[in-house]
Amino acid sequence: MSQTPLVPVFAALGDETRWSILAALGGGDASASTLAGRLPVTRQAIAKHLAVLQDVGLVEPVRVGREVRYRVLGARLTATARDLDRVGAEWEQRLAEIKRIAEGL
Amino acid sequence: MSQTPLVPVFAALGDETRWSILAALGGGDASASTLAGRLPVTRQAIAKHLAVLQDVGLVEPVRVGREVRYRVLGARLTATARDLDRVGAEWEQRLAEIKRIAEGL
DNA sequence: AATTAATGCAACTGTGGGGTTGCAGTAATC
DNA sequence: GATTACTGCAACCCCACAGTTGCATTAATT
Repeated sequence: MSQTPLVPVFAALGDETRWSILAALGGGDASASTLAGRLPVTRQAIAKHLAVLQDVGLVEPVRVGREVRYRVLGARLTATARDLDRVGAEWEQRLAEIKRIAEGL
Repeated sequence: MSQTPLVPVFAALGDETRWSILAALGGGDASASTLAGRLPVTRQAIAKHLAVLQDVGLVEPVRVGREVRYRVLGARLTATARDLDRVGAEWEQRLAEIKRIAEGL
């Protein structure tokens, strides 16, 4: 599942401002304008970041009246974590085998 | 352990070329020059990528004769996966509580 | 309908980073 | 010691992207 390639997800998570946005969304859903009041960046900059986060499925827009609030999708984070763990486990196993061979077992 | 902040790790993992380097290292440790023979990029470009990967602890240099081979550290991958999973779990829990409250339970 | 307050779009700037070429340094091999 | 083959460093190009300002749009509120 999650046919979305993970490299873009990592790219999205590789920016401090984006994390501060995610952190700010931790206190409940919020709009770009609201977030602009809490962070030291422009509303438009935040809007761009939210677009990036939405593109990789880390965040979801919710229309409330005339504003668009965003909600963090923890599921994508845990899913990405699972994928990453799989990759890491493969390499650890591979290294273990190499070590075994090197020790002549 | 591993007090290394994870944002730079994600930034490092947010590049396709870097993943292809990691993939190429899957067949055993290799030097920048060797990798340059397998990938469509210059040796110097690969060297920079390896520096980035090394800075965040995803890769480790090993001197062999006159060359410097690199080895993937799967441990850092799994560690990062664990951190990411923790964050994701927090958000999922928070969302669950909000949903409960919204449903008036 | 007029006002108010939100979003959306566009153009522009600046910097960081991926990529290159070229050459100097350094360590094995003969 | 000369040669060979690898690494290291520096300068440079180019583009994507974070960030800005400014204005048009759209949707509630009164």
